[in-house]
Amino acid sequence: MLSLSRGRSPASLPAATVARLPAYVDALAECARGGHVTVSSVNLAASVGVTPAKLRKDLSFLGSFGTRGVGYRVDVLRTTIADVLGCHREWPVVLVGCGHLGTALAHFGGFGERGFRIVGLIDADSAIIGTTITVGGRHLQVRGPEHISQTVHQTGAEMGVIATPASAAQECCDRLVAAGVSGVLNFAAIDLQVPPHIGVRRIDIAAELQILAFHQWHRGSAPGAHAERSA
Amino acid sequence: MLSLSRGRSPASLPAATVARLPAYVDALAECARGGHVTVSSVNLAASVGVTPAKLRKDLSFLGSFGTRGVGYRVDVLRTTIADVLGCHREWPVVLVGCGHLGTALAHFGGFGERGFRIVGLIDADSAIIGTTITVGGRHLQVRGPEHISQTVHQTGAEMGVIATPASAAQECCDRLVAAGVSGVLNFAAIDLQVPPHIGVRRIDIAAELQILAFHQWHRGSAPGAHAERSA
DNA sequence: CTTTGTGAACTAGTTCACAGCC
DNA sequence: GGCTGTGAACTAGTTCACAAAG
Repeated sequence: MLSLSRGRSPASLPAATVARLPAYVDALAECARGGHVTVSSVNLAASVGVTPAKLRKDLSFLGSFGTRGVGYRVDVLRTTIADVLGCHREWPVVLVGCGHLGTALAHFGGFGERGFRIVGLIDADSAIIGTTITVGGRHLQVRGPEHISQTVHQTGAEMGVIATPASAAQECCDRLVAAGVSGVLNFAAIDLQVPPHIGVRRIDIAAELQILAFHQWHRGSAPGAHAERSA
Repeated sequence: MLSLSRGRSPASLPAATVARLPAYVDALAECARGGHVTVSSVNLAASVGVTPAKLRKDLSFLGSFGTRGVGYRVDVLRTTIADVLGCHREWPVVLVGCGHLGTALAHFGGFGERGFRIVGLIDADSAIIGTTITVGGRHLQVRGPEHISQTVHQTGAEMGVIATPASAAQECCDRLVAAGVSGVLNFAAIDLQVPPHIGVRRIDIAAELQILAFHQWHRGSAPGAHAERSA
């Protein structure tokens, strides 16, 4: 693979850097749409909301892709980062929990754009089981939690998204993991226990609002305690 | 306020600590539901997914609330942290974007439990404007973006949630800020530009999946590059 | 004994500032 | 001139380990 030949081992990237790579890919896609062939660290950083130095440091972990005095080639950089993130392959995903949030996620276009394909729908509510949701042009039928294992095996899914109530989340997670899933995105308000080598990330929507509320509540005396933003 | 009399100025809390406080409140609520009167840092930390030392350090920024040899009183600790976060008051919130995600957020119970009350619904789609969504027992009518200012003023909202497509997010954000909102939770895939002293937090759902995919993609050679989890 | 609270040591992340290259 | 790439300095965050308290 030519585009990676100059790159360093991607496994050794700092976690903070990895967390910013998706935003870089997005911004580069936007650049490409705007017809730009090259982009400087200052411009790219501005559209991501990050300092130029941080951006350059992040990219330096992947290798040397820029041209001094010019900037980065948009297409090269985008392909390189997308490669590192695994965007070139398809990621089948099982979605557990088809209430309001789960349904919203099923219809969410952002997954498909980045290689994630929802291939299975699970819910415990008998009123929902058996119904069909159209996701990305495919008609998927919602199945009960007892079919998690079967669904994972049939679809080859390696990742699961949990959008159930907190009370059901751990059990569903256990089933996903037992079936071989090794990455879980958790929207439930509970800390999931998983074996080592299983990746978990949690999105706690209400907590984010509370953090925002805290800063507002104490603003006036707060020094620099605001949310991260570019300098 | 007696419960804060022993506390340090909350404005000087480290950002990382603030980000964990909501999880502590949740875990303490769960403790209370379980009938526990006291809880040790080890137990509480385990249910949050954090190390005991980190938990104790976090709490030490708020003051001294534990009893050596015993632990923390669940009710005292919960009240104290909730106070610091501003949970004792109601936070009216305007929700901009009533597509799948916005609707899911409108129905999301987690907001109400923590003092956030959705008091206004905005969308640009003429097919949605005028329709009614029932949120927390109240019937709210969806209004067009040109009514953002009016809605904010009528409801006294200080916070906004943006769940629009990326293309509309900045404009809606500008309207919210112009109307006096000073905290924005952004689900759109774009970095919002705001004046200083306005708080913004972004939730990028697809990015979270990509981060998870990265670790999976490179697992085997990755050393300790997994998502944060307790020790 | 058990468990908190916290300085000190350590680790991760960010910013600076400039050499090197175009 | 402009811009990248990167060591060095700095800042924030975490963990350690133990004295103090019940």
